[in-house]
Amino acid sequence: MFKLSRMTDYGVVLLSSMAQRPDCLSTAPDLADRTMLPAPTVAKILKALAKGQVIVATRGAQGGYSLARPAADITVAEIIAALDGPVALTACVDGSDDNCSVERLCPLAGGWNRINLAVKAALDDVSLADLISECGMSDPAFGAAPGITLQQ
Amino acid sequence: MFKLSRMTDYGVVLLSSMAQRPDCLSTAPDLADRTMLPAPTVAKILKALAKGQVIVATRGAQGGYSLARPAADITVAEIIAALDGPVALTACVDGSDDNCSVERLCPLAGGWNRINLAVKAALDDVSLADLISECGMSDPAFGAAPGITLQQ
DNA sequence: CAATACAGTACTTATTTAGTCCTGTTTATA
DNA sequence: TATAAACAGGACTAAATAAGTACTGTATTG
Ligand code: SF4
Ligand code: SF4
Repeated sequence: MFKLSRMTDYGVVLLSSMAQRPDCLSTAPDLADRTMLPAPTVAKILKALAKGQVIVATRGAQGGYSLARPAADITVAEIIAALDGPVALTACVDGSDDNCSVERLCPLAGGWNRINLAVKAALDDVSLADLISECGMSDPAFGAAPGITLQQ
Repeated sequence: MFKLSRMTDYGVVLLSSMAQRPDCLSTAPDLADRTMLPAPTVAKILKALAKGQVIVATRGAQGGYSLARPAADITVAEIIAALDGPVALTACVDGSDDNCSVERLCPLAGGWNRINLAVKAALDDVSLADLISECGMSDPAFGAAPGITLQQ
């Protein structure tokens, strides 16, 4: 159905929550509480985001995660790449991990490149900050206290 | 991994094959032969494309399918919509079939709309004819005889 | 009326994704 | 320096989705 994986969706929710506290670290259990998402899943997503250098981790007691850059410099394409792998609509476009088994025979091989690039460009054009500002989340009411995000 | 479903990919391959014979009908078994794809799957895809009005069916003996419009007037977005449902990156964008369970609580609800529209626009901008011409398939060597498409 | 070909739907299997768990490493602080 | 907090990494299980198959029904040609 051509949709984002739930991981990516959750990832953005988590990042948005982190963006509300730009100056302090957020721990995985903390974020799970704030967003009402299951803790193990949150931990998994954060690890992937850290690996993709979207966020940076501070280890040890009093550690946690923080955004690697200001929200305006984090693109949606990066987030998707960190959580879902590279954008590759078909197996035969440049940058895809896997190979289509009939690529050598298929007359269309390579034809998807242009579309893939267009989609990637669209995703590259939107930052985390854009996403947040477009839905009223930058409203000062949000983020005032832990738990306000996804709870009522 | 943010990719097209195999159905959609196959669908485009089938449509390309049909586009090579604009003036005659192609039957499902015939297309299966030409593309080397499994016959039942081909039949399923063609039914979906017909339902989505990308191709038109002629029933009865000597029947078959043909493109509903010239290849230049069929967009990739239409093909995806016919085979995979509407483009809806998340459950909360306009036009999505399903509803996110936390939509009423999620601060990001609706924030994806802009991205979704951008992706849709990118897909709307490319026609079947573009796709074909970009990979050398319009080369007269292709389509000369049945079976040349995906066979060697 | 017999053969061909699409329409629709239900079902099974395969693949992918999501979710869980466990073990190891790093670091602040008492 | 011992302890607890917190991340890293990977293995495993369960759930959801997609793919593939099969069958019954309807329309059309000759
Ligand atoms: S080579 Fe052909 S069948 Fe394979 S992914 Fe590309 S377009 Fe699809
Ligand atoms: S409402 Fe929030 S969690 Fe649900 S699909 Fe939209 S962005 Fe994702």
